[in-house]
Amino acid sequence: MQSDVTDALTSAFFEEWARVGFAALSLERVAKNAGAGKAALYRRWSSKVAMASDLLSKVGLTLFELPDTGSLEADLLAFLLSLRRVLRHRIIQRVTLDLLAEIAREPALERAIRPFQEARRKRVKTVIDRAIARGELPMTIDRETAADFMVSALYWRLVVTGGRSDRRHLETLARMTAAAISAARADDRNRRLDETR
Amino acid sequence: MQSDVTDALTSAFFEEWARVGFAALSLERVAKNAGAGKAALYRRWSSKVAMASDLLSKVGLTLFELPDTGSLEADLLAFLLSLRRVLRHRIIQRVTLDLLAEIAREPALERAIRPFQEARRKRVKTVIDRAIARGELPMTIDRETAADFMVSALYWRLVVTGGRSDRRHLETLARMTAAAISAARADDRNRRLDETR
DNA sequence: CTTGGACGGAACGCGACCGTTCCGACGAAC
DNA sequence: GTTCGTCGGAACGGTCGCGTTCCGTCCAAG
Repeated sequence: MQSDVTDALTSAFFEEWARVGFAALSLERVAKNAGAGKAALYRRWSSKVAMASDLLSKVGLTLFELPDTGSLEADLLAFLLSLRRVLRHRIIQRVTLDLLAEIAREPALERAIRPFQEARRKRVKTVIDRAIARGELPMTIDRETAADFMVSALYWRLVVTGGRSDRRHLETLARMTAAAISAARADDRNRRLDETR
Repeated sequence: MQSDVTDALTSAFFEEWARVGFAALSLERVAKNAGAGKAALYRRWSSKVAMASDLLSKVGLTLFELPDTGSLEADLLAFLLSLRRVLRHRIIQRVTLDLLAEIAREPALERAIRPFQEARRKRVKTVIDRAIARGELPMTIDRETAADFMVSALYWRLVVTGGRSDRRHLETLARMTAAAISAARADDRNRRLDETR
């Protein structure tokens, strides 16, 4: 099968996805916009979900390794720069929003993006573990919630509110996130039994 | 027109929305599930977007006023408790995710939820302004980014990752958020000209 | 030069919703 | 007791995408 046809179908798929959303995405239009026939598409993928799963798991979102900069705040800034590079792309923003909504209804999609989630989580934990090793953070830290803070503010700004993020904003974010994480001690003394839901 | 029919249509609409998503939402099914005829629905609303806009702007999401507790961290905890009450509901979670994705394509929906956004923003700023008045925070603070921190971590945990949040988590969040906001000084000294996009 | 496979394109029958229209039933107002 | 508006339900023609099939073309391998 011709790889240029596959490529055309692939990019047409994501364009359509960003434009009309996953539910309204028509494979007929994808083929048309790719300048291909429906037969060429169905020869490669059996359905919309199958196509999405396959393509998502192949998008090699090349994650750069984050070098150890020597301090938590500088590590955070490097991470945020890397995250911003991804979250700024228009198509990624839209597909991400759509994907989050669709995952609740289509478990296959969740399986497809699990590798990314794990890769991201690993990078995040690396930054935290380094800071612990340096002695910047106590070992008793709530790593899960600290990890939330590393991603959530920038995600909120760029994807949810559609706002912007310049260099100065990222520096502020890094400073604030470092302060937050430093306060993330898992406070065993005050632990209580309380409603979990 | 009979208000019980309107009510049945309303709740059927949100049930369907949460179940299949906005794009795949069929008014025919909504009427059927409400035990009503299509005519009864179209007598009230002219289209799916019109119905969604009208219903969204009527959902009175009664926001409680947040009493001044005397400290930033305690104010934050009260706010987070209030936010959690909303973000925990299954239907609200799904509709929110769907809505965010759909807003990019349907400006009418954004108009419908603007009142909520403004109400939330106002409550958020109130907490920050109180802390400034108390002298807990400097006036030069980056209020916009501080506001992001007040919402984003809990939103990320509950809605994006589908995780949980017990009392202890909220207390940790309040402590971390207070620390982050305290570090949100708008750092004029180091201001630079840099790429904004 | 022949063969075989993938190609773009057109058409198929099918089912889902659209928005509208008509119907007979019901119930409250007068 | 009659009138009038809304009710649930059924049907309408129209559009769209589905997944499949068949066509004639093109090109590379043998």
